[in-house]
Amino acid sequence: MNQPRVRFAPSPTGALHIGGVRTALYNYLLAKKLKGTFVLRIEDTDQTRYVPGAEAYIQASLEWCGLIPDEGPSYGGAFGPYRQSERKDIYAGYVQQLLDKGWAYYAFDTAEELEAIREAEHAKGNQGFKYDATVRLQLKNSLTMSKEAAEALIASGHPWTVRLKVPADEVVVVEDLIRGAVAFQTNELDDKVLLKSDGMPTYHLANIVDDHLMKITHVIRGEEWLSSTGHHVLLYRAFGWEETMPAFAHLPLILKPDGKGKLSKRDGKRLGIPVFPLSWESDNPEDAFVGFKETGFDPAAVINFLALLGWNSGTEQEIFSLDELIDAFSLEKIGKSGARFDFDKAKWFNEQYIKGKDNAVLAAQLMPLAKERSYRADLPFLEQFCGLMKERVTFYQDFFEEGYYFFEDVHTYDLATVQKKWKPERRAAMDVLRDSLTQLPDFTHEAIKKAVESFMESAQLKFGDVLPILRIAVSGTMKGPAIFEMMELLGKEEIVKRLSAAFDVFDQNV
RNA sequence: GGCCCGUUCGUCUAGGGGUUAGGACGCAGGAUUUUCAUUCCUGUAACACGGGUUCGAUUCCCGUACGGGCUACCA
Repeated sequence: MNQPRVRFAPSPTGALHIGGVRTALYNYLLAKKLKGTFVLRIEDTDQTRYVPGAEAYIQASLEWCGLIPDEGPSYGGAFGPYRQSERKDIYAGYVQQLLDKGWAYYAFDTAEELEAIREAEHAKGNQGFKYDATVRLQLKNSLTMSKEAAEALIASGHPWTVRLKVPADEVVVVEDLIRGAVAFQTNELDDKVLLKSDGMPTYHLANIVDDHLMKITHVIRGEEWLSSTGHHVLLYRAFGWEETMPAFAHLPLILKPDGKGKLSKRDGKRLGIPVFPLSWESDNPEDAFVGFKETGFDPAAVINFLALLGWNSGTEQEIFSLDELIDAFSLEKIGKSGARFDFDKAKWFNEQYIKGKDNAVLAAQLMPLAKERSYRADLPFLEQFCGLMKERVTFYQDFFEEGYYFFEDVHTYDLATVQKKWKPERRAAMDVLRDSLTQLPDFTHEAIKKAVESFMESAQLKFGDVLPILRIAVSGTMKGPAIFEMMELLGKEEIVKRLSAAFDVFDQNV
């Protein structure tokens, strides 16, 4: 009867931060674990902070990660609309309920007036002015004036808000699934604005109403919400919905890789690491940044990394597919303290995922990148190329950045090694080797190896004399896959061409 | 300032009244690979501090310190 329903409710005020992705992930995992529903709800009640494109970005990010909502603005569902800005009328009715029950009141103090009071109080040494039970009877609201006066003020067009009337001298206890019981003294809680003067609800009101209407059973959100959960419980009580109130779980935050505080967009720029799933374009270069995707991450690796940042299965398993995560997931295993963002670990996960992939799968994935660079877009070729490269790359881009010589001429030779290994007096012998390769009927790595070995014997040379030369002639560098296999993949014609060209270069540089 | 949350290797963490405090990343060394990388092995390194409770605390309690969050007509 109690169908689990879980929601991810971001605000479209910019790109979805990696911490937001993790919140979405945990929501998704719990929903799937409980065979429930994963809802995406867009909390766009602040018109001043709305950023065009942010909602699309959020959706694209979730989809890239494989966290597909079951319900949401563009996924349909029986509990819509899923954008709060489209639910304005719904909230109005609930605000009226609260007003009628005496749980809320009209407040006529403007934001400017309150700001002035705050400043004055601050000057007097009171750093924490709150609009609460101790001061509400001294302020301009429907509690301090007659019903007629209040109505007249509203009719006159004076701006007004609706505030929650927090009861005095009570204790509200939140049972957090991660932290246990957390108690709040109502005397510490302020009379939160529920309905703003522009007619939009605040987060607090919209959130409670929507979670109730959408039959949400579990609220999993960042720790920054823990302090307002006392208000939220009060709101459930005010509406008479305490029986069906969702369970709460407040997630620890993701912290900066260095220094203090939570991870921010700035850290990505400062440290040259991605902190968002996808790139974000902006006219202002200060606001633009590259994402995990564009850095060359596999989404499964990002998900795996994020899942283990603050959660663990209790086993020693580190690599988890999304399905395995669903299977192993439980809220109780989520840690309580903030987790530092560790980019080295993220890279390690990506390496594991790339290495673990089938060459054919990898080749298909790399195809678009190859085309982008106008590289040879030949699936069987790419497949073998992946087999040779996948154990030495971190990002998808590395395949082409480090293995460019599989697609174009060598542009840089490791001359330091050339100077050590290239003996001009052996040029004639090396030409003989090159020509002997031309004669090979099957240009396989076994045949090449055999040919090189017999050459070394007749020329009285050792591997150390010949292999580095071949390697640099073919790829320009001492790093890379097995030399004979590289030669086989590149083909006889190309190899002979490269050897001739390289030997000339070597002669000139010794 | 007030309220709330937290604190095990550099980092992510397991554990839990008596353990050689385990794993992973990173780092260092070695083996294999006549390159690089992979793989494998080894090493490095932690219970914030002070009081209790207890035969015994890293584990339970209380303080302190430190870190984090909130303290808006932002979410």
